Amino acid sequence: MPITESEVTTKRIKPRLPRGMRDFLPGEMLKREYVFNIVRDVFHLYGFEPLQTPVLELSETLMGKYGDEAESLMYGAYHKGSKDKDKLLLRYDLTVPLARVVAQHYNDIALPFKRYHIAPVWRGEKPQRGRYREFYQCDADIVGIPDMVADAEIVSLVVTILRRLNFPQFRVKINNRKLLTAIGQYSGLENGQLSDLYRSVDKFDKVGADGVGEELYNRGIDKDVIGRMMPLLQAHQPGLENLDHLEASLGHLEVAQEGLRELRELVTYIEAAGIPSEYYEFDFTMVRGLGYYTGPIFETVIIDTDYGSISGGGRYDNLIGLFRGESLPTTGASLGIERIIDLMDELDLYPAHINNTVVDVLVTVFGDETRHEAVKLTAELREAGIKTELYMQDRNLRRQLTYANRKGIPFVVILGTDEIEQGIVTLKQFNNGDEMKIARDELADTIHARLT
RNA sequence: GUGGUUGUAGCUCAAUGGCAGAGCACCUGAUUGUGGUUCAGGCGGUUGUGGGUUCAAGUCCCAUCAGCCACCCCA
Repeated sequence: MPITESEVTTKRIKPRLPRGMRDFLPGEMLKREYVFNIVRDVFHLYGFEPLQTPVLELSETLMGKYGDEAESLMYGAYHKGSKDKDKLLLRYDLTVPLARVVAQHYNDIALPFKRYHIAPVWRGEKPQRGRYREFYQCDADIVGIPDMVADAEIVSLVVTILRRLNFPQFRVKINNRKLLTAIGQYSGLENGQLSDLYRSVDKFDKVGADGVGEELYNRGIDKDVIGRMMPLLQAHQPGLENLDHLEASLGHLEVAQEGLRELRELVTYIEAAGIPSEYYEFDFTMVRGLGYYTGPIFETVIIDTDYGSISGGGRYDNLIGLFRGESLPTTGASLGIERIIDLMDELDLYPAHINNTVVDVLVTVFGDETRHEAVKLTAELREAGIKTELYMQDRNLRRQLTYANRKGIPFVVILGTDEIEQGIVTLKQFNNGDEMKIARDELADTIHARLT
């Protein structure tokens, strides 16, 4: 059905977006892709391979994995003719789909299964700065390896990515759910209160020790219990000494032994991988909100900002079992890619060549006499691998230069009747105003040389 | 989800209940073969949306939508 002129003038639709969702215009996309490309390169460098799954999952796949609160934030989906409107959900993260995939395609994947996944997820939360209803997650996980060498790969991976993105000062905080369990046991915490412990301790950075103590008390935990665990949670000796400090109190507990052994082992591999010790530390107040972690957990913060964490992860040995009927050890990390992208701007970490444009050269056109030659020259430059835009209106040189300048295109090739007669072109470079007349067959090489 | 706050030109923001404005950006010209600087001129608005009060509403009231901040939670 064609759209009529009268509809255009009478039925104008106000262009709007759903709450918490965004368009990314080209200038912004180029920055996002810069980040995604570095992240992807490092994933490949570490031997992780891409996985893609549908944005929709069956409700049964997602329900019961995240808790009631999360489920109320999920977006449902159905097609207009459907009778069953509750069957499909937009994915809430990339981890549960991974678990589903591993269980479903178990015979088609080789263990260890190392996959990365960069894709949008949806959560119906109230939007705020750095927090959206549609946002990208960026996960890398290793399925099938119980050994700490896998966890060390994950930590090393995160550090390498952040270093390549030029983040100056960050630190991966490392803890172990087993140690938190042990601290709870040692202090006399009842079993059912462990999740209260996680939730309160997570706010250590924000409300401090007193605030956490108060909150634990409000959650119905005994003052004596709180008194016993606070000094252990706050242990802050350098490096491995921190573990010795915990062992003195918790050494008699089996779960503590295991947690300590894991972290000591983890550190030996991180060291062997050559990760400088300034990039990681033990922090027993870092717990992560998610319930499914079973072993070492990680979280990365930028030092001296209150920007929150920019990556998180850990070992979750039982999640895949929900789809498989048998546990499969898994560890991984998720990059807070939206926060990273925001921070890149704030800390001015984008290299200068991330411009508003991908175009290297604009080829000018002056009416019918030069157009065919310009099209031909454009094709030659593209053939030589130079990102070339052909000017497509008949406007004077001034306009064409203004256009190139505004878009940040670094070079303009001027091809007028004079140049065509002489078999040359005029190459103009914007950053220094250089202008030179050169032979056509030298143009591509000259541009290549000046681009680097 | 709870509480607070804001919404005026593309952007940043002015306007005691009384003519809707400025800077930047954009367009045109000075300059139809030379951008960025400069100068002159110009375009641009249902004041988020819908109701209400009033002689009169950008301004006051109600609702609604959206943004921001804090909490909850999280990336």
